[in-house]
Amino acid sequence: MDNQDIKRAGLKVTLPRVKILNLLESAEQRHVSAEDVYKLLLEEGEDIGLATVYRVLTQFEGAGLVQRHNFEGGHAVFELDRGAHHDHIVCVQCGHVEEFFDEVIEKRQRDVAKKLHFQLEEHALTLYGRCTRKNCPNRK
Amino acid sequence: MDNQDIKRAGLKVTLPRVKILNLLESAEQRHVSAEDVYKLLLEEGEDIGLATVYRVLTQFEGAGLVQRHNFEGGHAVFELDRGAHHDHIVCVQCGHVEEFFDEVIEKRQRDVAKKLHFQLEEHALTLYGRCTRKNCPNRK
DNA sequence: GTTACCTATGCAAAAGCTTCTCATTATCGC
DNA sequence: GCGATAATGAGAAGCTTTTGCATAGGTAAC
Repeated sequence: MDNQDIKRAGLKVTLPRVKILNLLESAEQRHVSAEDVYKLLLEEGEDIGLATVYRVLTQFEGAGLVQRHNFEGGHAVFELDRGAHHDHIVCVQCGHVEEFFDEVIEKRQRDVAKKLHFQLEEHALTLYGRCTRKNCPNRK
Repeated sequence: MDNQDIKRAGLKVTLPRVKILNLLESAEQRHVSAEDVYKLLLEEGEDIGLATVYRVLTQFEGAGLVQRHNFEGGHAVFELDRGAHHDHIVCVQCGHVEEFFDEVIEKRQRDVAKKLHFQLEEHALTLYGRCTRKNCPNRK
């Protein structure tokens, strides 16, 4: 995923867009909010406005470069679209996100849509629970 | 579902709460936003503030009387909790919502959570597609 | 039925996230 | 390089939702 992808999307290859794309590729957390992106850029010394971050992320979404997810909590998170569809499980304590893919669930979803006479376009499946990672605040 | 449910939740039986509960029981659409509730109350001649609607819906949610869903579109919708768990499929054209339940999907979700070492608490599954109802704007 | 207490309400203001406006700046084909 | 056009940054504005506070209302005990 590089500058050619930006160009292919019909967008000019500008510094903000390159920086944001790089950041999404190398970020420690694959799922970041617009605010996260903005702050990370600031830490790198890049002076990119929050409005631009939102604009670019939305454009990237339209171009299929990133995906937007509306987890609980009022703000959207973005992740690079690496081509492999997956759903999410989020820890309600520490916010940690894991990805998963289950073909059985996928198939049943298609069946349900068919039975109810809907042309399925997309779906949002997010599980919420408590993770057992060492650094989860829930851990005893 | 009646005033006793309000009392059982530790809430006083006030006119706004009774009206809102009644409205949720009899509303044509089972899935309504806070704004919807507010407007419907206005149509009935009830002068109940929007802030109260939000407060009451949040309290009802806490009491297990209603469920809140964050569909795409930036605002939450509420529905009376009738006890039977289900997920949703939403028409991206007309906003029509259908409910469904699939035990296979439910089970696979539990399996996924287990495999990833999460204690599953809840899940949000929403399918988006185009419905084929007579009055859907998509219909030719 | 009154009284007294404490909660609930309404309004307006504020908050949080996201989008828009517009003057300025940067990109890219020629 | 130049010029046309698109992109940016800063702040204002928009939306949904929450909060603060004075007033009104429900409840439980007389």
